Amino acid sequence: MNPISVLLVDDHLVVRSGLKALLGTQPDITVVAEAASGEEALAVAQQHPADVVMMDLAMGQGMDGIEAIKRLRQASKQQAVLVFTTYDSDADIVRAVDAGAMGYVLKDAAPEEIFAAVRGAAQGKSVMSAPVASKLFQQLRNPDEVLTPREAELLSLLIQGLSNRELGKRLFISEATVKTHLAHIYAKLGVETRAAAIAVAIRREGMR
Amino acid sequence: MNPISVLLVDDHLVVRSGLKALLGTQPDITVVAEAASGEEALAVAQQHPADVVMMDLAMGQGMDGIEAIKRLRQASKQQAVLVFTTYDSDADIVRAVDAGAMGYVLKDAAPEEIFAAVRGAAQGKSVMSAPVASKLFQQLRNPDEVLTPREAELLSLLIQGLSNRELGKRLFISEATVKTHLAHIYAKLGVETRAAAIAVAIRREGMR
DNA sequence: CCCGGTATCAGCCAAAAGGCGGAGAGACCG
DNA sequence: CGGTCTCTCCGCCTTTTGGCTGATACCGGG
Repeated sequence: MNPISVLLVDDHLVVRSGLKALLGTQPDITVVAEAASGEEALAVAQQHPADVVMMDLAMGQGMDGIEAIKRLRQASKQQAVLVFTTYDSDADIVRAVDAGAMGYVLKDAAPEEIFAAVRGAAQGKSVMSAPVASKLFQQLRNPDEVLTPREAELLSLLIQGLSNRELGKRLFISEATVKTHLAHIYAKLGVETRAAAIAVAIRREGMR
Repeated sequence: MNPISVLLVDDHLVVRSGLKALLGTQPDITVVAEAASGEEALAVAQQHPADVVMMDLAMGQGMDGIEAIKRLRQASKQQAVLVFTTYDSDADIVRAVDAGAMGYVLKDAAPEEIFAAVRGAAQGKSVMSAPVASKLFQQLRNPDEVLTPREAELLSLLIQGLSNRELGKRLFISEATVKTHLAHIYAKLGVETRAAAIAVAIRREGMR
């Protein structure tokens, strides 16, 4: 069988060369190309179609990882996209998965786990680091804690530091409605105050 | 002259091997040891004293980078500590510098910049990535916007989502005093509400 | 066709937060 | 020594937030 070809996408040169060195130790895996940004990834993917694209979600500037995944999937060379990132934020996981990612591996994973993920992705299997899987699982098990679209929208403004009045104006709803949504959000996040909600949201959703 | 010996401290294996590969291209630089945590770094530094310690600030669990720097400096084998991290958060820079770091380099820096930083640190020179230096510079220019130690302490609890009452209990001060500190913090951060303060603080200070 | 989920709004009341002005004690510095 | 900074605390008043209860309307599935 031909070795699995991999395209690395990460804005840090150190991470790319580290990953290349690591994957290089496996005879059945070959890094065929690299890209430092979402835009570059799309271009490079044209020239060097790979079996697996390993992508960091947090790219310094320009297109973010999620957007890049969507575009890659649209261009659909049926290559599998494997998210390789530092954080296991709830929101990122969900967004990545529904952007079409085949797997989600954290940067602090053991080498064997990384290899397994690449091989799995190449075979069309879905692979997740344990902490990632458990987060996803928890969301499925506990739909009561999943925000509705409207609530999520409000939350994303809330964590900018807006007041109830400002939130109302932005969303074209009354302050009363804002309060209702907030009460629901607090309940779902397990907090009592907006301050705590912001703290939790930013940390847990990676909303920055 | 003997090559410069380097000790790498980072909880991500990928980053360590990438950095090792990168530094390996320079004849005058040799990586002599690695560590995956602050605790390990201290132990390893005993066995393999290096000229320069390259340290990530954000270590998964256990001792954080700042703490590790302090301890290393106390043990003082006069080795230079170079911070090598992803974020250029205001607070981290200040804390690292006064914990005794010789330099501060961002992970997305160009290879030449990284090499220069290592060489500079080995010679006892202070080295900073441009964005880092400019942040520090701005703080010196604008002392009105720098939080006092007490304010910073309060802020670090604030962004956990605590109420004024809770803040008071934690810091053994009255609620009145808490409000006074908060008012000063708001002024310095340029916000009017605690929600906005939390939002700004978490984003700008990287306080997570 | 009724029910559950979502989104919208209201009013009332208590608690929390914020603005304002003032003030004393200790530390540090020129 | 005098000025500045920092940390501490008070009271008073206004605004904001949060808790509670209840209500209307739309939509989609069983």
